[in-house]
Amino acid sequence: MSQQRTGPTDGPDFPDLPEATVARLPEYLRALHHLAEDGHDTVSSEGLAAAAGVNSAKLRKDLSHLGRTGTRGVGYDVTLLIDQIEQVLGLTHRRAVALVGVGNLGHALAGYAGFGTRGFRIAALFDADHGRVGEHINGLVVRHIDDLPEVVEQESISIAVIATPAHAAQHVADRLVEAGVTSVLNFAPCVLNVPDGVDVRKVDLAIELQILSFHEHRKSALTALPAAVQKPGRVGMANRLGGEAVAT
Amino acid sequence: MSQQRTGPTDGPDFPDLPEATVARLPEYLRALHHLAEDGHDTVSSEGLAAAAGVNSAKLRKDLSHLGRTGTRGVGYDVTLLIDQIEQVLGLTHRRAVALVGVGNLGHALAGYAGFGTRGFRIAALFDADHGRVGEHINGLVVRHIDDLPEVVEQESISIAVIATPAHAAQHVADRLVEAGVTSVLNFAPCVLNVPDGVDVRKVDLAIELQILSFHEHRKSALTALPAAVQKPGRVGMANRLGGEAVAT
DNA sequence: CGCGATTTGTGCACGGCTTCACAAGCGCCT
DNA sequence: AGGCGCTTGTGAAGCCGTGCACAAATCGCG
Repeated sequence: MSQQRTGPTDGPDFPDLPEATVARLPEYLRALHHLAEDGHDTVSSEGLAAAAGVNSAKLRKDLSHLGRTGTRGVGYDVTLLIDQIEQVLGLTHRRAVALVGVGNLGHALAGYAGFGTRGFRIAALFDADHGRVGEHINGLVVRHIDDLPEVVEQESISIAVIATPAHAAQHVADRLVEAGVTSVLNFAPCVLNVPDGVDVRKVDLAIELQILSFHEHRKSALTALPAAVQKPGRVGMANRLGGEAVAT
Repeated sequence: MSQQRTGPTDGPDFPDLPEATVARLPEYLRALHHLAEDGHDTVSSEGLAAAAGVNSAKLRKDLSHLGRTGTRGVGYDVTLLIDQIEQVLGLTHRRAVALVGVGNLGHALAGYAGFGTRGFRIAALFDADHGRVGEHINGLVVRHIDDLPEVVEQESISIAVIATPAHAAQHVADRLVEAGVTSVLNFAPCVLNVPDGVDVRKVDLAIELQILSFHEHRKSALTALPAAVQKPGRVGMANRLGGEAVAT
């Protein structure tokens, strides 16, 4: 419960956004950075929606939750919108992240440049295996998990990534919570039980593949079934009125 | 009872599972395997729901889409349910997966044991860098991406994982589709354009962290001050959790 | 200075998903 | 054998998210 410093300028003023909107804002942010690099200073909702892979009306509704952001007849100011989204997402400062589990996947995550360029800083690496403690990875030294409380306090870490085997993940999560971490990104294939107030997001590679497998299964079943299903379409349910053919 | 059912009987087999259900079935499957290892032969919806981290009513409705699966008063037969879910997900045979991009993350994925134990087999590794072609990883040799069509055909690959840098991902996706791949799991932080009939799922580590960052930001704002919202009410829409009772 | 082209912001309707609550079914115990 | 407790399966209601369609707003230009 260490009270973080509350900056004077970055006040706690933002509406409560729909969860679906929050999940899409990072995608908009990435697309906006890309547009900014290409020299665009403004972008229309249509253009940004295409770059982010969503419907333009959805994008406008999402952005409308942030307050007045666009200019009618013109579009959105790219840099201004970047600032607004980053502020809403709490990316005004580089957040420190702890990574627990320096195995196969943990190694890769520790070396992943995408963290550093998108608002995060891997501040510490942990492992339970004393044989790995002391190893240097990407300029960081692996510490033992017993040092969690000390390092979390010292580095003001509130987010942690779990990349341990499944059987260790719950134990690690308990110790993380105990040390003061309040957000966890879990790569272990298991359900984590955490107290209220702690957020957990899960990434399970096998689950993603199994979902794809279902669709593969369905697709192959369709080609075996009735006549005239050779058309590859019929996946989206977006267009009910406009029978618009896909341009190729 | 003669209640209204879903009138139009356009259900050949079970092609129409709700997408949300499909996304949860793998989690149930994993929990069931865990229960089976622990010696359980039956499980109640309450128990399985707890193991999978969902609501029990939701779980029952999900499973009801698979047909008669449980026994009232008893619960679900674990092994039977495993078989049914695996069949629906198309996991009756081990699906061959291609992995493109043997960099930092690709290396880790190639060595991830979770694929092998949960219905998949990494059948081929690819990279565009000739310096990496020929390298042996986990018993597989890295091949050049030009060999895609040949290997995809030979190994009957329909699912591919993209673990390349973002700037190469679209090109790789195009070549995968061209070679006959119809499902893609994309780890590159970019939007992929693919024709109809091809499924894409995306995993972006930075986006997951940014979503957590938002909630961290919100939490710290809540603990910062319980009263005295200094900004004038520029709230656009309904603020149903009435924080407006601030009288000073 | 006003008009038209353009684009945002949003009201509205629709469909999907979630949750509650309960009847129907099943096995066990007396 | 029959009732009783337990659990599934599911109607029904509410909520959330999506996408259409259009009014409001802004800029550029004649």
